[in-house]
Amino acid sequence: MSRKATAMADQSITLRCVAERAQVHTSTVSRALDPARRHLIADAVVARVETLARELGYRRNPIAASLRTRRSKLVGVLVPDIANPVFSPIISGLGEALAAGGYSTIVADAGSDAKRQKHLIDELMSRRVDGLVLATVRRNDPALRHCREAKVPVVLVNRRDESDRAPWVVSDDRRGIGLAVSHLCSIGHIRIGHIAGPRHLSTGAQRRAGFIEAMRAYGLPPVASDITEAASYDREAGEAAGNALLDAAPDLTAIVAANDLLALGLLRALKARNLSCPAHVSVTGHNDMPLVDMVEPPLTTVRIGPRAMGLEAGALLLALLRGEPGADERRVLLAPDLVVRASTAAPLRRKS
Amino acid sequence: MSRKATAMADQSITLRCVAERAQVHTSTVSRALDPARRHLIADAVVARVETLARELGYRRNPIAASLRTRRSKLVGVLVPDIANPVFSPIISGLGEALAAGGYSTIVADAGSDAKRQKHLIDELMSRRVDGLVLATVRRNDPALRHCREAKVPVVLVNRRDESDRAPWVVSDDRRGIGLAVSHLCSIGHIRIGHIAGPRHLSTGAQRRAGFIEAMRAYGLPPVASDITEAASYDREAGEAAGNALLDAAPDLTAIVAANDLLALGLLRALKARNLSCPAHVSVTGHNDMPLVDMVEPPLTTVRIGPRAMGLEAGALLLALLRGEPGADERRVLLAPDLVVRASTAAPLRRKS
DNA sequence: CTGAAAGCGCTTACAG
DNA sequence: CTGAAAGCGCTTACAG
Repeated sequence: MSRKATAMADQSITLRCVAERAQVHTSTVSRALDPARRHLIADAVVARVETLARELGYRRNPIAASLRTRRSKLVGVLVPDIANPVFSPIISGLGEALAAGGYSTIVADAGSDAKRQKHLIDELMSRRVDGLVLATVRRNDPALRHCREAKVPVVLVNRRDESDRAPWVVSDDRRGIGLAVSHLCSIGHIRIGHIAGPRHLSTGAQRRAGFIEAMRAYGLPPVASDITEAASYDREAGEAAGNALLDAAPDLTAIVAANDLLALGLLRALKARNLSCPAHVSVTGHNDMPLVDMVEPPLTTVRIGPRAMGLEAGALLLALLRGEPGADERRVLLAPDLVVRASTAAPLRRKS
Repeated sequence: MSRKATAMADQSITLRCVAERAQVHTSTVSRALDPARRHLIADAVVARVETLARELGYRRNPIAASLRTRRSKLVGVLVPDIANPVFSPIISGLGEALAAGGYSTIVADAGSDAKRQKHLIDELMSRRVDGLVLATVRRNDPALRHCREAKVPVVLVNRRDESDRAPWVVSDDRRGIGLAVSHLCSIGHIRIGHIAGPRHLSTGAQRRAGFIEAMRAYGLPPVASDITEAASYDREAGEAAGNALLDAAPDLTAIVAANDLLALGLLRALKARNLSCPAHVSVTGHNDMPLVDMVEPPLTTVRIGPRAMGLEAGALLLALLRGEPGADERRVLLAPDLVVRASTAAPLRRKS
């Protein structure tokens, strides 16, 4: 009998069914089944209710609970491009961390259009998400004000905004680029350029700043023509920016790209000019995305921990949702590593 | 006044607020705001209600609606590995198609452990998802029976199960591998091997069958030692299987891998043996995942349309959810393309 | 320690 | 064409 009931795991078993069988009031069942309120109920009753609930295959209906408690146990996640391999491990880490707190995540692929982003945030809000994780923010993003006004807890991941209105978890972008510059200097480069990411994104701005900072520290302050900004983080933009940079500063022996896709585009630009990497120009990327160890030449790059970033951001949002004091002031900077591969080498000796 | 209200877009505006302002009953507002039931209401009333709703920034509470209608407008998606770039565009397509029907998706990263998969399916069911998309199924998967018993509409994507218990959308795996074999034969190969995917997955089994079928059609029936099965779809397994295959059949001039990651592992095995690709051994992959055009040598591979696959699967689930007749019998086979790059070339002339 | 009651915000037969 | 009422399945003050 009870076997059969268990096997069915019927969705239509309600609290009331359990209460009737247990000969107690539904409110008692509700308490007995809630770890946080279980202590209010006599042990014997808790035991009886639990057994019965298991036998009947009871599963509480989170929708009904949500309506009553006004909490959905749902978190919305906005990413600029779900197909970009950098975001998958972030999403995965986020999901894992939040699941530990009983939250499910709804991921929305937002693209880079501000209107669409706002629309999706509104959608998620009307779904009554309890919190939001944004991997989409620009340095000055109105969406953030929108969230704050609606009093929805938000954490930013990978990118942060300038006004620092919300907690974030990002990789230390300045330091990452600093590692690349140090490496290049240490093997003898003194003419190093930079393909910057879009300046409206914190990653673009921070990495550019990190580049300038590190170069200065080595006594090699870059001039304007040593830096070209890519229009977006993709190979095509990297190729275009690479061409522009190679034209503007033909004597560079090394180029630090703001991310791997830009570096890959640059590699293509070099090939088209019959310049070899690393013999003529050393190249570094950022992110260590999948497969950049197998391109030709294998890419020297800054490794970030996107999964750890997601886990950390999820934990931070959990703290925020629990109302932990100070959570709203937390800012997490993750330390990146440099992975040296074959796209960097000592510069060729000058002929003169 | 109304400006201000609009700007606030307050979450706590309920149907009742609108009804009171409009001087009608809540049920009337409910009808007026539902496109499907709007025709029951006088045009003037509809107009008044709509205006008021907009002014007040009313957004219906889907949780309350769900409780009443017993439909959550949520779809669960199970993928084996969210970080695998093949699945991102599938997820993206799925999300887009389902959003068009008013559904949000909850994506769960399930791994390949059957217990965890069942657990996650139960989780999603207790969230009362209206339907499920599985990208995880093995050829004989008990999870599927579980879903059917619970009467949750399911569609399979990318992989299908053997018993054909649920609608699916997959790439034509046999045909895809057939394209690779044809290409290799057309450029002169007659000793072709296969690194198969795991046989408990339809992709592994179908591609293997496609390989055997195509080889037979060319009068080159493979022997057992021409095929090695990889333990899983990753580079390490590809390298191991590649080594085994090269040992077992050293005279192969071309190898068809069941997916790109396996092909990449094989490339590594070749390099370790100082065999060059394509000079000594031509290699083909499957999926055309991002960046395989930039590895060395750029990979000839079978291109599938993972985004289209997701869109199609989403549309199919929508049809199922709408109860469209015949939807449950639909099976969609998408035609793949071959992308020829530099990892395949005519075989070297035999010395003898 | 337990119960009775109210109510979260909708939708939908049922009347009229 | 519109209203009044019931109810989806929970949780939580309020009593006792």
